[in-house]
Amino acid sequence: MTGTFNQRVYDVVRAIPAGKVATYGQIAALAGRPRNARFVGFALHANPEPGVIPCHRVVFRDGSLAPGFAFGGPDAQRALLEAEGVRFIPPRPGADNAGDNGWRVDLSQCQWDA
DNA sequence: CAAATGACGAATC
DNA sequence: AGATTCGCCATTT
Repeated sequence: MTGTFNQRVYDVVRAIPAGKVATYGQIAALAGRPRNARFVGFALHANPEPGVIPCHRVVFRDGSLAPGFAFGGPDAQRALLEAEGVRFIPPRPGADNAGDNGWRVDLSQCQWDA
């Protein structure tokens, strides 16, 4: 425990229950820095403890995931979240695909209720 | 040792 | 209402 904001981010992400997802901004707010969603992303990218920090449960405010996901691809993340019970919204004609294949997490139902 | 970079989100003009 | 700018920390080279 280095006692840094970054370390606190890992703790918050690790606390996300299976079947739920949290947004970068939400984690940043829980960590005490509501305007630091950037560093939350960097913190997870650093991912000093792979397998311990469920980065796949952290998604954008839009419900899409980060471009360049490190678990094996956005498809892998969708499978992981879907396996945990997270509901996904399929790409719909008219909606812009963001980051992903167009698949986004239904934050309305599965956003982590801290 | 110092500088640059890095998965975003909200506030403001 | 939309577009743009700012914010802020740690890690790495």
